[in-house]
Order: sequence, then C-alpha cells, then structure tokens
Amino acid sequence: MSGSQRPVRVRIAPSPTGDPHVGTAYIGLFNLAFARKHGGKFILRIEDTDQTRSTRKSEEMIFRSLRWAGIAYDEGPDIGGPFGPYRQSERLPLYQKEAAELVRRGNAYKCTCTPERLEALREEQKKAKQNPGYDGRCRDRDPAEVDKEIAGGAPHVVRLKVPREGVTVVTDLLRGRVEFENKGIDDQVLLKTDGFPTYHLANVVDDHHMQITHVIRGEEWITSTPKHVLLYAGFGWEAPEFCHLPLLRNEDKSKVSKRKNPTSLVFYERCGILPAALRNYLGMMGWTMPDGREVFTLDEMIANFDLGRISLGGPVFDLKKLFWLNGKYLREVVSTEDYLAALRQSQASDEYLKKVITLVKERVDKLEDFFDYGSYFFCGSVRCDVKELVPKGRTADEIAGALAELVERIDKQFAWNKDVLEQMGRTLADEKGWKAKDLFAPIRVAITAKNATPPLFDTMELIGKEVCRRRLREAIALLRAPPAKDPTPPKAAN
RNA sequence: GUCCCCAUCAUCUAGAGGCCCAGGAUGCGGCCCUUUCAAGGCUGAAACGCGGGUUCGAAUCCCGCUGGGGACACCA
Repeated sequence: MSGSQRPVRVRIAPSPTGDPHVGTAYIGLFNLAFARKHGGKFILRIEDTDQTRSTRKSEEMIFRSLRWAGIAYDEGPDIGGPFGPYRQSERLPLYQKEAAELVRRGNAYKCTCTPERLEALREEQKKAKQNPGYDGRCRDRDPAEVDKEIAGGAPHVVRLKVPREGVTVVTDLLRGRVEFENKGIDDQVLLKTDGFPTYHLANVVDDHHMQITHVIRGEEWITSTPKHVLLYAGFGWEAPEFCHLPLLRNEDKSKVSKRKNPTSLVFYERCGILPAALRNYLGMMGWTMPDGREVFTLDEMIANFDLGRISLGGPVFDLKKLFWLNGKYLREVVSTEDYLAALRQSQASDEYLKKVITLVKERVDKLEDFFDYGSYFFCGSVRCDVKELVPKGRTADEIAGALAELVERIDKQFAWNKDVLEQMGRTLADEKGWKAKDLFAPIRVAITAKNATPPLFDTMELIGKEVCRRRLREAIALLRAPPAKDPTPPKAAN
C-alpha cells in the first residue's frame, strides 16, 4: 500500500453513451463525500474513447443531471481545472505517447491480428471449452517483423504484456488483499486500431497524470483491476488506492438496469424527486450513519463519512423506499414556498406549460377544462382501461408484445422527438403487417388513458421519454396481468 | 465454463465473541387519531443460508458446501 500523503483527489469517469445513469450519481456521491471528508478534490472526467457510442448530447446531460442532483465536482470538462483537458478524446497524444513508452519498456507489444482472426480464435476456444483470451501470436513474434507489417499499412493495436507466471495482487480498501493468477489475465488491448485508447490505458494514464489518489468505483471493475495494477507497475508509477463499491441491484439482485428499473437521472428529476432526497437515499445504499439516522443531509453524510461503514452486500434499489423518503422531505423539510418553486420547476415550468398550451388550446374552449383535458401532461402514471388498450381484431397478448417491442426500441434509441417516434412506430407496424392505427391506438391509450388527444407523437415528445416509457411498461403489465377477479369465476376447464 | 466478490427480516440495514431467544427503517396487517384520504402515534407478523471447526461462549473468527452477483471485447 502506498504510504504517500498526497492531497486526496478522486474522480468519477462516466462514458457519455446514453442517459445519465443513477449509478453514476451513486458512485459520484461516495466519491464526493470521501473527497470532502478529507479536504480533497472531486473530479469529473468524461471517458469518451468509444467513438462509435459517445455523444456530446449525452455528455451535456451528465453535466446537467449531476448539477441537478447536487453532486458538485471541483474539476471537469465544463468547468475546467488545473489537470485538463477532462475529456479523454482531447488527450489522445498523451495515450499514444505513453503506449509507445510502455512498448519501449517491454511491457506492451504491437499486434496486427485482425478482428476476424480474434473472432475465429474465440469461436475455437469456445468449441474446445477453453477460456477465451488472446493467444499471444504477435507477442511471440519478432517485433521487427511486426513493425515491417505495420509499415506496409497493416492496422495494429497495442497490447499489455501480462506476465505468464505468478500472481498480481490487488489491495482493495474494503476487501483487503485479492489475488489474481497472471495466467488468467488476458493481454488486454490498450490502444485500438483507430489510435484511441481503451478504458484500461486511458484510465490508468489519466489517473496518474491527474494525480488521483483513490479510485472509488463500482465492483464491476474489480476483475480488471489487476490489469491496471500491472499497468502502473509497467510504467513505474505509484498506484492509487482502490475501493470497489457494491453495485446497485434490481429487485432480482442483478446489476441495476433500465429494463427492470428507471436508471436515468432524468426520470427522477421528471417525477419530482428532490435532489436532497435522492442523495440521502443513495447515501443509504451500502452505507449508514454511525447513529443509525436514516434522514440526513449531504453535509451530515460528509461529516460522518467513513469507507469502513460500507457494507458489501449489493443493495437493491427500492423505488418504494425512495418515494417514502422523498415524501418525508416534502412534508417535513420543504416549506410551502420551496414546494411551490419545486413544483414549478419540475412539473409546471412556464416552458412546459407553453408547450402544452400549443397542443391543447385548439381543442378546449374553456380554461377550466384545460387540466382535465390534458391531465396526462401533469401526472406520472395514468390509469388506463385494459379493454381500451386492445383494438378490435387484436389480442391482449399481441398488443403487449408490440408495446414491449416498442419499449425495447425506445431503449436503444437515444434521441427522442416526434419524427423519430413516428418513424419507429410506423416501422414497427409495417414489420408486423399491422395497420398503423392498430398500433397507434393502444400507444395513445397507454400514454394518455384517453382516446381523444393532440397528435400522438407530439404528445409523447412533450411528455418525455422517461414518463412514456414508464406508462408503456405499466400498460404492458396490465395487459399481461391475470384477468381481474370475476365475482363469479367460471369453473376452470382444466 | 473459468476467475473474482458477496451472504442478518420481502427490502435498506445495525451488529466488529458475551449487552442479541438479534435492534431500527421501508413495505405489509391491526388499533388509535380523524367528516374522507394521507400524515402521525401505538402495535403485530417477519431474518443471522447449511455443515463442520475454534472458544467457557459465535450473527460475529476459520474451513467446506450452497446460494446470489460481477468479470471474462479493438465497451466503458
């Protein structure tokens, strides 16, 4: 363990690929608490080394959501700092230089194996019931020969040269000593063909150059930590302390996922969870106040923060308890003035109201009917009638299946606007060979619980992805639920 | 499959050898309060996965099993 007394610097390093994740806020909160407790700095670094998936839109949403949640960082792409740039795509020369250095030191090597060969290799290994992993073909070749091939135009990557013998020890602040046999560690790609680093390289290089002292991250990373340890050693750098936090879980204990839980921070903002309540709730995932208090502020958490109080069982993210806690804040700590302000901001901003007005004004002729007509613009769930969900000639099963398919496509599609939605809807209807209205009518009912509404996709765009997604899922559940109990149930035939 | 991590009520957890026939909170049931619904108060059901050790004594330490999770990409 390093005995250095460097000033504490910690970071979170989300990748901007999709909606801002509640797990990012969770890990961020613990990093923040740790940094504050020790008078250190908390940094946000954007890990956008995956060119195919990273987007600026997603990155902006991360900034926004963290700001909303009150998880404030001291340094980051949008606010700068002395160790920038804080976006990995802007640090490329550094990784390339360091990768070359590692090759020079003999701890990494160039590899010209094609993705096709690797794919075939994996297939073979799978068939032979061996563990998948790089076979070291280029590792054992004469470097001059490989260089010649590269000079001739062959694309190449740089791989970590993992010792074939021995063990690599990871020291985790919560778990102690964890050993990994080197022969079980793959020769990880460090620099991709496109010249971008992989997570492993970028992460280690940046943590070193940004003088990160403690890496506090999700448990999912623990098995790749030996690679990082090897990298630090390979560079001759002092490694930071590692601390792997338990993962947030779905009800079935699997890693929290959007299929089974709302994972987007946007969801929590939209449904009116108070940032203070969210922080409080996240703070009790795996951690407790020494006196057992369940309601506490961020400052109180910081004052009492101690990694040693973290319990290692993966906590199930329980929406019900979050809602209870939020209710407690709403009724006990928020003044009527603050309540009004929060309501205006979260449920009825002028901006939002204006958009609703443009959709509703031509369909209503007395103001008193406004909220009734457009009730679905102002609520979370909508109680729709199962029977209304199923058009004539279609079965509940079919509709449930179609809506489920729609939700899946929504999940894959980051963008959200009426054109995208309409195209998605029409494509789905076409694929099923359905008339558009056989699909659109159930969607309308699922989203609004009504048959008469403004144009469906305008309505959905305005209501937003998070709320629409939730309502769709609720409709699916309704369709798949066993039929409501009949007072006089017919005798079952089987 | 291989490697790694984890293991107290349904859920979040307290518990670092005797204070524990296990405490708090959510959720669930009951009662009270109340014009209603909430909220609030009181109250009930509800857990140390199993088997071996160590010890005068184990939820707490050790080992095994079982169970759960995670990781095995030119994604992070």
